[in-house]
Amino acid sequence: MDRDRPEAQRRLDRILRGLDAAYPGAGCTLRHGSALELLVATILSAQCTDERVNRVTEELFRKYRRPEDYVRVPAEELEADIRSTGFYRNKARNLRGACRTMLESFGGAVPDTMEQLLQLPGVARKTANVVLGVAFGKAEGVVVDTHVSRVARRLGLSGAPSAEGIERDLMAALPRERWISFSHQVIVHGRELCRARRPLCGRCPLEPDCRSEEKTI
DNA sequence: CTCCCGATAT
DNA sequence: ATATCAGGAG
Repeated sequence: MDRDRPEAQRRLDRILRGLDAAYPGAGCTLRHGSALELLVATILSAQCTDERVNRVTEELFRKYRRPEDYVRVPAEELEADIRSTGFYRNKARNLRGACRTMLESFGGAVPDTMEQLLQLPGVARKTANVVLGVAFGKAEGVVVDTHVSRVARRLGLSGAPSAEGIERDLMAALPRERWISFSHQVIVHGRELCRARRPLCGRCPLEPDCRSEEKTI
């Protein structure tokens, strides 16, 4: 029983090699030109495709350039500007609250530490990990979204029920320098092949190392 | 645990 | 009709 530890380690190594081979250079697909834009896009991306977020932010970022712009307009106006991303009341309130906190506590800048990012309303570990990893090049954790949760479970990399538990398992299993790239690769993989509904296991390069009970042809 | 919520695919 | 989409707060 501690003879299958090396086997699990080799299985993980093959998964990481497979991800590198299949998704070299996978990165953030949320369009952004600054840390503020990335933070906004990531908050908007909750239960919404990144494709739609990018469509909305194309106009949004022309109108809202600084934290002041989100606070200045009436709440209803920002809600209308992001409506098609869903959850638009919560998202508008969070965007305005996050911008207000940045103005009041962080000099109007997007903070670059986990502790400060978590003080922003609408920001928990998933969003903070995206901003830290992509905008600031800091790997404080593993981004665990709906895709990473599903793929990690199917691959047998974590059986934890919560995103926090999955993140702990992945942080323990993966070398730190892989934390960021792993998330981006798995998100693309989950979107294109290891889909929620009808996974394309027949085309999956990781299939030999997958422990999923819900495989399809 | 529930609620928030529009858009799209099946 | 129903499931799902780069979640987070109460």
